[in-house]
Amino acid sequence: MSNCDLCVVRNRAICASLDAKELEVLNSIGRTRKVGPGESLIWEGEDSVLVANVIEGVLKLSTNTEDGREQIVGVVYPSDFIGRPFGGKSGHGVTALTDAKVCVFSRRDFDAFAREHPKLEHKLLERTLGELDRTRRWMLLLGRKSAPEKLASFLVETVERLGGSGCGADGDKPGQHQLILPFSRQQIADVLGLTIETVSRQFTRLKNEGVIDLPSRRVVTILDFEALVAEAG
Amino acid sequence: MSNCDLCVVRNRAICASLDAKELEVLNSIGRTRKVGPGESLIWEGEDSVLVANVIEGVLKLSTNTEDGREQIVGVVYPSDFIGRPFGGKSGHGVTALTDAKVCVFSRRDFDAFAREHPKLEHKLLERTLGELDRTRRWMLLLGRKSAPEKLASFLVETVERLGGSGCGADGDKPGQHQLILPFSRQQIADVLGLTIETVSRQFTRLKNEGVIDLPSRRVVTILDFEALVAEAG
DNA sequence: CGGCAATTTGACTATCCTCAACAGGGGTGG
DNA sequence: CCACCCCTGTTGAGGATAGTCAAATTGCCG
Repeated sequence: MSNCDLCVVRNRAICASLDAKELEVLNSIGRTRKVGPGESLIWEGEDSVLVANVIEGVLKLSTNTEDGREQIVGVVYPSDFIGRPFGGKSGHGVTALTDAKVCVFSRRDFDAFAREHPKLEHKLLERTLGELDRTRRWMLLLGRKSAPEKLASFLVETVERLGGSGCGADGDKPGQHQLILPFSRQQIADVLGLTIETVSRQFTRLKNEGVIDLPSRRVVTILDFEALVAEAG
Repeated sequence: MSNCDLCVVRNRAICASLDAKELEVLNSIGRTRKVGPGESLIWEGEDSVLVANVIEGVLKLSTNTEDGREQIVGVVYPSDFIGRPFGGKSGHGVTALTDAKVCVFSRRDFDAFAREHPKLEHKLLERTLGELDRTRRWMLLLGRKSAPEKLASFLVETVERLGGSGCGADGDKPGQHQLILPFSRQQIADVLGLTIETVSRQFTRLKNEGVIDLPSRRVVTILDFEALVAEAG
């Protein structure tokens, strides 16, 4: 009966803390939902009404200034958790970058369930602590790194996060990776706190230096991973 | 017997989730410790060996690039929690900005205690979620705001965080606040991702515009809070 | 009152942004 | 199937913001 048995993130998401019986209850209050690129699940400033687990795809978390500048403050991949449990407004929007499948819960229901299942809350705590670590590392990039360092860091991190999750990583030669970016140039700029032009120029520079190749818009072949790591600062 | 009864943050820190008996156990595995300005409690990259509650004072969380650039990734105030429970290395150093008093625990002991006390873990989860929200808001500042917006935002947030906690807030006239900054100019620069010179120039500009006054190095009198909010973007 | 560190100020520079034009490529409709 | 078009990305020129380096000043502490 439970879809969860077939769920590909069953053992990596916070659900991994639950036994079969508990999982059935959780399953009964959630439902899966598909979202297409550009479609939002949660809007910035809205009351937090739903939370979710990512099953497939990549989504961005983003905030905007009043005059429309955007900053992407997080990127979530399969098995990641999204939303703001336990009250409050969501400080950022959540929007799909690719076709995505998520397992959504009403925040109210999820909160109640979580409070009765300490193991679930524990998993969520570990995940949140990890996300906070990652976010703080990102602050160093935003505040202190140059444009070349920013793009190099971005590519290194994207290889690491996409690498294990089957979104298009493959190494025939050591230090070589094929990346299919779930980001447009504008979105990369919004992650790095740069403009689209600066991102583009850094891409072509890396290509001219033989560090990467750009077979098409969304594809990056990394020819010299070590050089990227070195340049990431 | 328990020091906790006298603790000024007893009802605001994560300890608020515990009853008298539980608190006594927690108290038995922790001890208070004083740290002076510039003194570190935790170093970046180190294995996480201790966690703590802040009782008094202000501390910074900071990361550095290999070549010595620094970014402050968090500032903690009384009742805040510091350290990285549940394994891992601490991704940032923790250093006192003022004289501070903290209630420290060995991470190992704390982890074990927390796992047995879901209400404590719940409080910690809420606190961590809040900190993540705050951190993400800070990313918008680092990635997308100009120097004038950055300093204005910094002053607004510092008023709000110091305001309630008795560290030197007072309003005789509406919109007027007296701030005693726990930061040097360099530290403000490290929070905002700017240089010390730029921070200084923005301070004098605000002073010349009559938005603030600078009676001495560490003191800022805010004359027109609304103007700051408007400039914060 | 003197010494020292923190901060401010000034002059100059570099990086990144802005604005504008151009190119490429993927999809659609003829 | 091909031509066209539109969107995304690239390239270029010029400018603004913030950084760098250096010197002057201010407080602060003994």
